[in-house]
Amino acid sequence: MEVARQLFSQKGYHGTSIDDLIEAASIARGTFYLYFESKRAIFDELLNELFITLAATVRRIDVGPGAKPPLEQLNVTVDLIFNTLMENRALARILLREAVGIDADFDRKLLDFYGRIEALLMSAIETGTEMGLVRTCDAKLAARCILGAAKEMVTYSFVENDPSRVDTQKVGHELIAFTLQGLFT
Amino acid sequence: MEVARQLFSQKGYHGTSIDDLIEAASIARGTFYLYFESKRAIFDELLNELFITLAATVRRIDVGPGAKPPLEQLNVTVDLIFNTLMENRALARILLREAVGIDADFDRKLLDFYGRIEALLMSAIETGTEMGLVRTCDAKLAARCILGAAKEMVTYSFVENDPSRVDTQKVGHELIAFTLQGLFT
Amino acid sequence: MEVARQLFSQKGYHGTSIDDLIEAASIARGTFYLYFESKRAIFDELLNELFITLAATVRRIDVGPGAKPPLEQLNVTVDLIFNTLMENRALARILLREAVGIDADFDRKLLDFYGRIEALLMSAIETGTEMGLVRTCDAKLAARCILGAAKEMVTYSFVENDPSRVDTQKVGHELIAFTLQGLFT
Amino acid sequence: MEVARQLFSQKGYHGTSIDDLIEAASIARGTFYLYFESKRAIFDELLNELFITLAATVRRIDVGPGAKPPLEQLNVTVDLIFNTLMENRALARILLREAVGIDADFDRKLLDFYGRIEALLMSAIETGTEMGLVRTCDAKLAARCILGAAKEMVTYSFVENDPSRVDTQKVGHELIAFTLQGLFT
DNA sequence: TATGAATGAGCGTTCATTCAT
DNA sequence: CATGAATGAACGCTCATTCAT
Repeated sequence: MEVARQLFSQKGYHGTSIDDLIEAASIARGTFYLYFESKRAIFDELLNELFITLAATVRRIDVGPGAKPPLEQLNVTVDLIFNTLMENRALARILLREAVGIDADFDRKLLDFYGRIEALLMSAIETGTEMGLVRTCDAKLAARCILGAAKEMVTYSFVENDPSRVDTQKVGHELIAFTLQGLFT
Repeated sequence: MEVARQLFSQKGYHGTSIDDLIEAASIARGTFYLYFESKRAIFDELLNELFITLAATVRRIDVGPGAKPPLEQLNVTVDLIFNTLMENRALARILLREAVGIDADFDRKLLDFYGRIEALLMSAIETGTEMGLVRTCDAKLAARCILGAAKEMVTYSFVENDPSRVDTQKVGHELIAFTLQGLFT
Repeated sequence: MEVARQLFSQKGYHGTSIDDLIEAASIARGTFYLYFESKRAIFDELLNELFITLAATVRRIDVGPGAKPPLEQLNVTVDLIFNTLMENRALARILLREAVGIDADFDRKLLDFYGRIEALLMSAIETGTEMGLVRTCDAKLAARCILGAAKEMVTYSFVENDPSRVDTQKVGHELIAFTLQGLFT
Repeated sequence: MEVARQLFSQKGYHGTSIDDLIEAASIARGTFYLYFESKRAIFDELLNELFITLAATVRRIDVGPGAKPPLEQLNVTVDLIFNTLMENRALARILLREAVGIDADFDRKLLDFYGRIEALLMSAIETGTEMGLVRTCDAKLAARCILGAAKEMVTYSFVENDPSRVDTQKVGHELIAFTLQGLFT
C-alpha cells in the first residue's frame, strides 16, 4: 500500500502498472492479487484511507456559548486540514490530480466526496448568514467557490518545487482572508 | 472532430479508444489516421481549439481614462468567458476533467495554460493594489484562489444534471462578488 | 520506374512503401495503380529489366577456329558484365541484397535466374574439361564457386564507400585469376 | 526458439508474424513477450546463437613447427564449419537468406560478421604469401572470392532438395581445391 | 487519364488477471 | 501464504489496395 501510494501519486493511475507495483514492493504477481482484488481495488482502498483521515480532521465550528471565537476555530481547522493533506501528500496528490476518468464508479465516489464537503460548507454559510455574520448569497455557489479556492491552494502547495517548504499556515490564512473579505480594500 | 469532442468529453482520453472514435464517426480505421497523426494528436488539436477560443475571449480590463468602470468590464468579461465555455462545453469538460496524466507533454501544456491565467490575474491584482482598489495581499496566492474558485464554478455548471439550464450570468456574478467582497457582511 | 529503382535499391523492398514511391515520383496514389498492378509487380518489372539487360550482355565464349583466345574473350565478357552491373547499380543492388524473402514466387524466379547462370558456367567448365583446359572437377560445384565468388565481388563493389571509384577491371581480373589459378603459387 | 528457428528459416523475418510464431509454438501472445522483448529480439538471439557456435568452430591454421600440414588442417576446419552449418541448417539459412533489409542495426551486424571472416581470410592469405605458399594477389579481393564461393557452396547445400543427403565433405574439398588451384589443369 | 479519400486486414505490443504449484 | 508462468483481449497504428469522381 505504501508503495502504491507513492507510485500512483508520482505516475498516476494509468501510468502505474501492476508490474511497477509488485516490483517496487518486491512481491510476486500472485501475492498482489492475494491482497487486492484488482488494480482498481487498491486505488479505492488508498483513497478511502484519505477520506477517513480527512473526515477525522474536519470539525464543525462550534458556535455555542463559551466556545472560542469562530474565526479562531476556523483558522485552527483549516490549519489542521492543510497539515493533514501535507502529511498525506502522496494520497492527496492522487485525489486532486486523478480527478476523474478512472471509471464511472470512481467518478461518482469523487462527486460524493466533494458533495459532502460542499454540504458542510453550505450549512456553515447558512448558519453564518442566520447569525448575521455572512452576507446573503447563494450558499451553494459560495460553497463551491470556497471549495475551488481551497483545492487550488492545496494543489499549489504540491506543485511548488519544494512542497516541504511551503508555509501551509500562510496559505491557509490567505485562503481564509480571501474567503471572508475578498479582495476589496 | 465533433465525435471526438463528445467521446473524449464523456469517457475521457483513456476511456476512449480509436475503435470508439471510428465507430462513432462511421469511418474506417485508416481514415482516422488520414486526418490525425495519432490519438494524442487529435486530443491536442481539440484542446488547442479551446485554448485559442478562450484566448480570443479574455480581455484585459481597461483602466485608462474614459473607459467603462472596471467592475462593469469585469462582469462583461466573466460573462463572455462563461458563455464561451458553455458553448464549448464538451471541450471545456475535457480541459477540466482530464486534469493530468495523459503524458508529461500534456501536463506541461496544462500547467502553462493555467500559469498564464494566473499571471494575468496576478498582474490585475497588483494593478488593483496600486490603485488602492485591492487590499494588500499575496498576489500569487490570491490569484490561485480566484482561479480555483472560477474553475470550480465552471465545473459545477457542467456537472449539473442539465447544464443548459444553469444561469451562467448568476454564477459569474456570484463568483465576482465572492472574489471581491468575500463572505463577510 | 526510375524512382522505384532508386528507392528499392536504397531502402529495400520492405522498407519502401507505396507512399514513398508516389511522393518521390510526384504522382497520385491512383496513378501508380494505373500503371502497375501492385507493389510486387513493379518490383518484378524492375528486375526483369535487369535480367534482360544482363542476358544481352552475357556472351558465350567462342572456341571455334579463328576466334580470339578464350582467356581474352573471358576477360572481355567479365568486363562487360561488371560494367553493366555498375551502370545498373541500383537494380543490381536489389538483386544481390533482396536476395530472398519477398515471397515464394520471387524466390523461384531468383533461383531460376541463378540456375541459368550456373548452367552456363557448368557447360563452359565441361567444354573446358573436354578441351583439356580445365582440370577434372565436379562441374556443378565449381560453377557454384565461380558464381559465389562473382556475386561477392560485385556486392563488394557496391558496398565500398564510393562505388564509382572501384576499379571494376581490376576486380574482374582478380576474379578470373582466382577462378582459373586459385591461390597457390 | 526452436519454432522461431524453423519459421524464420522457412518464411523469412518479414514473412513470419508473431501470430505464426505463437500458433506454431502453441503459446499465448503474452507468453511470447514474457520470454522475448520483441520480434526483433528473438531474431537477434537466434542469430547470435549461430554466431557463437560458428566462432567456436573456426580455428586458425597452425603454421608452427610440429603442427600438422596446413592443407590437412584446412580440410578439417572447413569440414567442421560445414558440419556446424548443416547441423544448424535453419539458422544458417536465415543468415544466408535474410541478407539484409531487416533494419540498419541488423545490416551493420551482418557486415561486421562477414567483415571479421574476411579479415581472417585476408590475414591467412598474407601469411601464405609470406611463406611463399600463396601467389601474390590482392588479399582483400581474394578473401572476398573465397568468402563468396564458400557462401554459395553452403547455400547450395541447403537449396538441394534433400539437404541431409548432401556430401558436405565433398563440397568442402571441392571448395578448397577451387580456392587453391582454380580450374586450370 | 489522373486523382486522392477511403478502406480494413493485419501488425507488433501491453498489461490486468488467473491458477497450478 | 506465496509464487510467477501463462493468458488473451484490447490497444494504437500501418499500408497495400480500391474506386467514385
